[in-house]
Amino acid sequence: MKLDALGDWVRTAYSMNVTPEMDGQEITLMGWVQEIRDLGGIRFVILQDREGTIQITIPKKKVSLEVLSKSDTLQKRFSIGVKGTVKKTNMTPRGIEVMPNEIKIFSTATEQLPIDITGKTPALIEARLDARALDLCQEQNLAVFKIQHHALAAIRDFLFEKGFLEIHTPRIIASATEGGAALFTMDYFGEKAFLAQSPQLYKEQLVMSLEKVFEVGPFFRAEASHTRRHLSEFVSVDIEQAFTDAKGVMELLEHTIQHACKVVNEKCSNELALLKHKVEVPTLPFKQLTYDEVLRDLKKKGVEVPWGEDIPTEAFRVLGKRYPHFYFITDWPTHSKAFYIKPREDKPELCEGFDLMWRWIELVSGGTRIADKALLVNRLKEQGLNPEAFKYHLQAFDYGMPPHAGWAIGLERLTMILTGKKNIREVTLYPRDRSRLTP
RNA sequence: GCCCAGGUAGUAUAGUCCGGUCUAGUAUAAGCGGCUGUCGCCCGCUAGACCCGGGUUCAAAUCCCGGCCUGGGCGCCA
Repeated sequence: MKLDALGDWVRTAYSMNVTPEMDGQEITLMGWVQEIRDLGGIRFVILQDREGTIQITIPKKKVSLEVLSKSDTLQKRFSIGVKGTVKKTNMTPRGIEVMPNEIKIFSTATEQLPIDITGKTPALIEARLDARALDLCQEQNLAVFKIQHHALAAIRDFLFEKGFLEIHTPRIIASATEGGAALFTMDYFGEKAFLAQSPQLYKEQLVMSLEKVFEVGPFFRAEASHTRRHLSEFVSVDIEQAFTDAKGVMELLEHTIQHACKVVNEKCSNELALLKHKVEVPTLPFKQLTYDEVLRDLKKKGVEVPWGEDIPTEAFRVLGKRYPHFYFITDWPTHSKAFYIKPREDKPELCEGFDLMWRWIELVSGGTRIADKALLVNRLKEQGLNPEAFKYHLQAFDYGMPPHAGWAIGLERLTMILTGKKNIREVTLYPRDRSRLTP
């Protein structure tokens, strides 16, 4: 098929911008054929663009031969441009249709698409991810990523407003940062290197100079997790702040989350309606439970967790039913948290680390960090880590490390909460997990 | 890494327990034809599938074994 060049055509409106008041105006639309309904003497082509859909109406005896023959060849997913006249009508749900004067076909598509994009026979997640570029054209998916965009924009705006500077730390690192999680290894000009699991150590070092920093970026965990809430590559929204403690950054966090919910509610009402999901703007302050209180709560529900143990998922599910919104868990046993989390001065077996939960899902973790070098070295040893491997990080503590604290939000998990999606892969453009490296 | 479930047209499913009119059903998508107000359009026709390998049996989509792949759960965590 001979394709048309874009030429001097410029889009004058997105589908959603067209209103009945524009009756009689000529507009230029760009997009894709979503659906064709041919009734014989009249043909309806649904044009889709990023913002929505609009009906192109083709009464076969009234349009030019050129428009008719172009529209004869159209198929689903063809990329097209339409110059046409807006017509006010009571025969479409939106009260408008477009009578085409000229149609350009920019590109074609295969006859049989790998997934159903009309939603009549929804494909399973595997087939959808295999054809992700096409899958993302579906309105539901557009809605998910618009919500993610607005949530992240709201968080950025909020942090800028609070005086945070946006930073970029290395993804390629020389040694394991936190011990715990497995890292991906890579070859770095013949040396062994790792993909960063978090910006933790770098953002801590930066509070010595930039004081209040945040970073949004991908991090990597080589854990062979196989759940609906884990990825090998995920986006973390990290902050670190000098001259404050857990209490300070918890307050910042709850305001950040509240702001994001509020903005999403305001800006994404159409998207939320499409997803049949409601976002409640949470009231402040968030509920705070100590680790000990959580254990007591669980015991009442018949779930025994020995003191000092991590809380298993099953127990979190029980807890999530009792607290079906956002809540903090504080005062964790020191040994259960990373080496850089500060132990409480009055009770060193507990620490100033916290998690922010949404129902049963861990959304954020954070805490007061250790600013004292000797204590940090001790904690490294207690966790079975070699201080020598951290010498470049530890040297920062010789030059005036201020008291500081921070947290990290899992952006995909936040998006799950804001969209009601139950699988983290749905809210990730191109998810990476134990068994998926493509597309 | 461990545990469970499952692989049937492009997609989603029925059939599998209890082997045999299964020549594998349905929906949707696709192709062709018809229809001037559809909006999950409608109607007719056409084409399209039992994950791979081995075994049991007169006979395997169905039972057994191995493999591969997928989904879910646990652990780990954002």
